Amino acid sequence: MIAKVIVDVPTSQTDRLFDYAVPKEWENVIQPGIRVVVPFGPRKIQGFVIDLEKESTLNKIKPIEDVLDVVPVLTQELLELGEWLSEQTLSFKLSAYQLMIPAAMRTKVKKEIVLLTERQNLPASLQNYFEPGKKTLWSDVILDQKANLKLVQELVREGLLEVRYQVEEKGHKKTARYIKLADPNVQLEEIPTRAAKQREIVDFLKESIEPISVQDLLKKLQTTRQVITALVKKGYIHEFEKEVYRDPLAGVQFEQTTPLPLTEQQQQVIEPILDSLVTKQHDTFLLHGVTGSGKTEVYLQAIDKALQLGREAIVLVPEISLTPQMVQRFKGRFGSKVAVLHSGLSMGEKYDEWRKILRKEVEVVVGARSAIFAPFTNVGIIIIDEEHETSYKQEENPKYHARDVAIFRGSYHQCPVILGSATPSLESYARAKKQVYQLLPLTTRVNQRAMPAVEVVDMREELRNGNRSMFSYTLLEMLKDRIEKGEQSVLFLNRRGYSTFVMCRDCGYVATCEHCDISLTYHRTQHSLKCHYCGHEEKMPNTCESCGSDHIRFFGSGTQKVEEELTRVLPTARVIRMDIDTTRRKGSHERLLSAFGRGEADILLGTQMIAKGLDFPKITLVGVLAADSMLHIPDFRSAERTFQLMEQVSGRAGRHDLEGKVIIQSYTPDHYSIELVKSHDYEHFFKMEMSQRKVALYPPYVFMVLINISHPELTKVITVSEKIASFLKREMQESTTTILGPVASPLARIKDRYRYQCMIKYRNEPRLLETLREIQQHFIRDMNQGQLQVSIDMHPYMFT
DNA sequence: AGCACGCCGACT
DNA sequence: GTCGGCGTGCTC
Repeated sequence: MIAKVIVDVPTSQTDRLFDYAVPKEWENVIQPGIRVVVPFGPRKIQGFVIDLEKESTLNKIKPIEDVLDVVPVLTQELLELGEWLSEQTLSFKLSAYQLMIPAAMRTKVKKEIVLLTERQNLPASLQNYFEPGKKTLWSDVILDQKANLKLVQELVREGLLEVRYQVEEKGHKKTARYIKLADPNVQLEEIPTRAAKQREIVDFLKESIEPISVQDLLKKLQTTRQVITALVKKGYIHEFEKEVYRDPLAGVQFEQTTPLPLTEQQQQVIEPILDSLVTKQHDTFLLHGVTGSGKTEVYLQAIDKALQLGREAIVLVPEISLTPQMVQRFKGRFGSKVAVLHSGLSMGEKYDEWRKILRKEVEVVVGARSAIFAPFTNVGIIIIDEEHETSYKQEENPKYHARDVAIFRGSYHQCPVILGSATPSLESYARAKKQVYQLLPLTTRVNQRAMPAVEVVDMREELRNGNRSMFSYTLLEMLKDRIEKGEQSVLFLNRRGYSTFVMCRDCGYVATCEHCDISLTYHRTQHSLKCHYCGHEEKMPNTCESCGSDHIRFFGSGTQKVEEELTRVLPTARVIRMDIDTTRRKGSHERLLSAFGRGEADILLGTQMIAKGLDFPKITLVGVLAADSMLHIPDFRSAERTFQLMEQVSGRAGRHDLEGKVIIQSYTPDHYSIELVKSHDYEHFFKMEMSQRKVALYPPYVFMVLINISHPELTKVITVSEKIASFLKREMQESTTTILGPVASPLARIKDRYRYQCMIKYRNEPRLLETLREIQQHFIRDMNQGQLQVSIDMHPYMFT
């Protein structure tokens, strides 16, 4: 029996199956999806068993050395999915499989030197590195003193030393000491009356069914370790190690909720979903529901049905909206059947949540993008909430989109996939219109409240009227009004595309990074200038580097600056600021939000992170300070993003009894992406935007591929880019496919590397993946030893 | 990725 | 003559 193995070496040369002999004793143990340790060249590494076969075509086959899992960590489905994913994203199979297991299970290989003789037999210079009973790390010996390498090599040859490779997982299972009665029928009378505490413990253990950890017992019975030790010594109880889960939500109480009665509309949209659940049909639904229309309740009841049918559910939520409020709703309905996976958890916590899924201890997983790979085997429903969110696309290799993976899995399990959004992506909505997805509209809010009134303020007009501050008269008046009434306001500053750069007022010189073609950002806390791309940091200059003038000013407005301005114009206002700076510490996000929820501030000022999930009854005003900052980013989706964001932010106001109002400040108030927020008219926006996309030939009218080429030398980048572009032009169908470029990337240099890009727009190109593989293959050499990077992004979202 | 093999320059 | 630089190619 031989095993086909993908080894843990992420290079294109090793991106294929390797054959290993399965030792006789392990023939029933080793199955596809299990991780093993295999010899690879002179070392040992981890590998995934993909397949088993009777025999190999090769004659020199090494045996599998060790087995890392008892149960396969990748199901047959996930093995197939990984194969498909690596094909679709042009990445290594290994990288696809590594996506599917928690980081804690990835292994590192330790290289150690073992002493096979007495220390005295070694040359004096090496003796100090070896201590009896201790392991010696290769790196300790060699990195210390370069000359050691030769010495060690010789000693290995002579048989005095040996080099060993130790494959270790990064994470560990957490264990705790547990105790149980040695004999469950033990008589209490056997224990002397004077040993009151011992009796108490035995009595307690007799009553309890589950074993209890030593820690918990000590706390519960208010006693000490000695008592237990005594009982163990006498043989009444046994002590043992038991694996425990790290519970990120320990101590949090979840209020049990029951299904709410559905509105007529909700009833209408849930029926087709339940239908395809029951008949085991793979349908993709686009649930288009305005904010507050009760999408989540539809999800919950659909999941409930799936669980009743004995099947599992995967729910994806964008990282930033994976707030305690959201988790609460799922935990509240399904209790301990839910596993939660997001980046806020420690590596160990993620590991534990993941193993709950593998062991079938949960039936629902709620998580960010990578939760789509949850190792369930009987998936009944997959839900992607806020499906338009760009965070569902991974920007690193493998550059996959969770939506595509969801549909793969939905088709595998013949189950429904629900994409939910108030502002669907153009791609999804277009597919729904073409009946590829089934459109399910929810047009009214559950509580029958109207959507908040939106007023767009023309900031050019304000300027003409002599208002040079960042707050319009209207917004300022409204803010004052809310403070007087004791109601709350949210101020939203979209900083993407904007930053606080530094410019000389005399000569116009802008401080830029010396390694990247981008302006430096001023950081007030350290009074320094930082580059957002490479992390380069320099002191804030006092005079202009170019002309020596001391008229240096900060431009752009960060939240800090808005906050200062706010306290100047509204001195009585209590403001909570939420941005990367104030939420860096773990848990501070929740702390600030709950403080605001308790009414400890009048105004919540923040960036993107407050656009989602915020739901407090006293918020009656939402202000957007610079609506068009996103609109001018050179990206064909900028209008779509602007509309989505404005709608999202508007949804924060007046969700409960009090009526809400939204003020949007803009320098381009007539642009349809801003104008149409007033009427909350998605359909209209869709039509407008689609006609733009049609003219300029952008998705959903075409598919796109972005090829990014970078190298420290500009000439090299240009020659490679041109080669790629002309190759593509030769290979692709001229009539329906367009090759754009090569052109310099919007960010033409990052970390001293010049960047060029080529773009492919196509409708139907059967040979596309094959051709792209050829390009990858062709430049392998330059990529391995040279500094060349060629990255290919199918269906890109980021064009920098 | 690592590591060995192998072919050219500067040294005890 | 050798030591060691890193280009090339292989790992079941």
